Amino acid sequence: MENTEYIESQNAIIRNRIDKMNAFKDEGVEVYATNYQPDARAAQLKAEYGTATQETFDANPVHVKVAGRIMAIRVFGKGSFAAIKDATGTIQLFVGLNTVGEEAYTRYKKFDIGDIVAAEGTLMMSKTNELTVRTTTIKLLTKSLRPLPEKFHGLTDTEQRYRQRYLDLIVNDDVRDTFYKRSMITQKIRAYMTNQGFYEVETPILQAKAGGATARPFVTHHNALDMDMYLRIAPELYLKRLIVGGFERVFELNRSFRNEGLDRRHNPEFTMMEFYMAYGTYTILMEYVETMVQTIAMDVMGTTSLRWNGNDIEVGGKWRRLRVREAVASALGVTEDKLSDRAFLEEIVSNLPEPIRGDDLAKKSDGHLLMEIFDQKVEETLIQPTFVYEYPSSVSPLARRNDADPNYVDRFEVFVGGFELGNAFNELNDPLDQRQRFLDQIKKKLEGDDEAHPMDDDYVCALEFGMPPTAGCGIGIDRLVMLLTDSDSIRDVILFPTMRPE
RNA sequence: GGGUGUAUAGCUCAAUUGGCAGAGCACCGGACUCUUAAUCCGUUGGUUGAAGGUUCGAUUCCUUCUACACCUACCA
Repeated sequence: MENTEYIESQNAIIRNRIDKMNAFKDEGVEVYATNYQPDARAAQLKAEYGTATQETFDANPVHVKVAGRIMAIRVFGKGSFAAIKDATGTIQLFVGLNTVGEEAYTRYKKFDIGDIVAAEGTLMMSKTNELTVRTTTIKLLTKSLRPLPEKFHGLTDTEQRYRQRYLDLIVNDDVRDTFYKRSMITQKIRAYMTNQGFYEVETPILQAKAGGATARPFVTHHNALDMDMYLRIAPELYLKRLIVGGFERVFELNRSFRNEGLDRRHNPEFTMMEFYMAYGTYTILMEYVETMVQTIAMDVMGTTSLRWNGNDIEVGGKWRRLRVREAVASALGVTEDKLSDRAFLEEIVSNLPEPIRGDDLAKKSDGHLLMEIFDQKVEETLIQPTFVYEYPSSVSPLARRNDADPNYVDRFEVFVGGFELGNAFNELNDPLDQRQRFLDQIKKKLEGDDEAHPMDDDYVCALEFGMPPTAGCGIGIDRLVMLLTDSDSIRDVILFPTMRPE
């Protein structure tokens, strides 16, 4: 569609703004200006002068240059107030016929809400005691052609907020705040990890085999090589290759992709932080995770006492440690030795809200049944941060068995707010054991399990050279941000969540 | 995948039993130099998500489709 046709297809408000813009152009007014540097920001001015008095400004005039988007205009004939918003917040302008002159004032009255302007002037206190820039020059920097959402109700349509996130960010301060916090959180994670001697690395997203987790991958195609490739489902196997290579401590703040359903807790692409520590153990990693979350909470929120989804959550202090069997026995109100009774487990599982019955039930291992009860009875009750440990080995194929009791693995998962935040274990570094587990997966694949892990000969080869005893951990960054920003949907902490095209 | 709900002006929402599609804000014009959802006066703005059906007549009832939200399932 040609531009003229496009413009005609727009509604009256937009056409009117385009007409205004063209009139400005005809007068020689720049509508997309460049090279303007403000010397002040709204929040900084309010922090510094918010409680000053007019007398101090009279005695010592403060000249400022500000820039931002016009969010409101209130005209009183020959004088006018406008609110402009920059990255830090909102500051009020007073634009008067007497302060900017007749020509500029006439032009200013044609500015629209949404336009980006530069204003210079001196600070003053309004009669209602609001810090205000008494504007002496005001200049259009960028013309806005589309009206912003209505000022009182704002933009509430969830779909439009996600699709047009820029609009969401313009009008919803709390959304902007959430993503500022997300940025701080990832920054603090980097700082924390590098301070602990971890190297930040980047491993392939395009992989010939998608390994390191059990999930369906996205498939894509490389033209020159004429081969299908996968988007990674986890960086795990590459990070452990680096441990073999001698890195000893590595982490990757990684985007991973899983070709699965979308819901409040799952987006097809999501951010994890995986880290691996040679000579570490899962108990050492508990301390790391605990301290890291506490440090970030203090740095970003200024407190370890959080409010999330209607719950008060205290992430300070030493987190609760809970064995799986202990948690399940307590939830069922029985002693732990009952959990070794297969018939008892089957009875409980077949009466769960989402029961397993018949052949499926018979096929599951004791460990699977135990975890099924845990998932349905315990997980959502773990509101305060809790390390759950002593997992059955049958549900943990990548974890190293416990030396004292090979039925269990040296693994923990950490829960907060009723959802899983992270998963960690001592890594399996026995190459032949690993190879056998891959072989078992291939059998599952042949039986139709499209999530079964593929054989990775090169990874086995790496382990054959010898991987030092290592513990590894994955933290769900999106979920951590949800926790710290009191968001109950993953889409509220991902700037551009996956959407079907319009 | 299953269930429930929603879709009307730029935005937020109404519309009685099926009977002329409306309000507030925004926009446009006018008044106003201390407002902050400014106020006051006057206008403008619609393919009612798409297609089909019933009917003299459909925003309303029926069918199909599309998108989104919530719940649920799958899935770490």
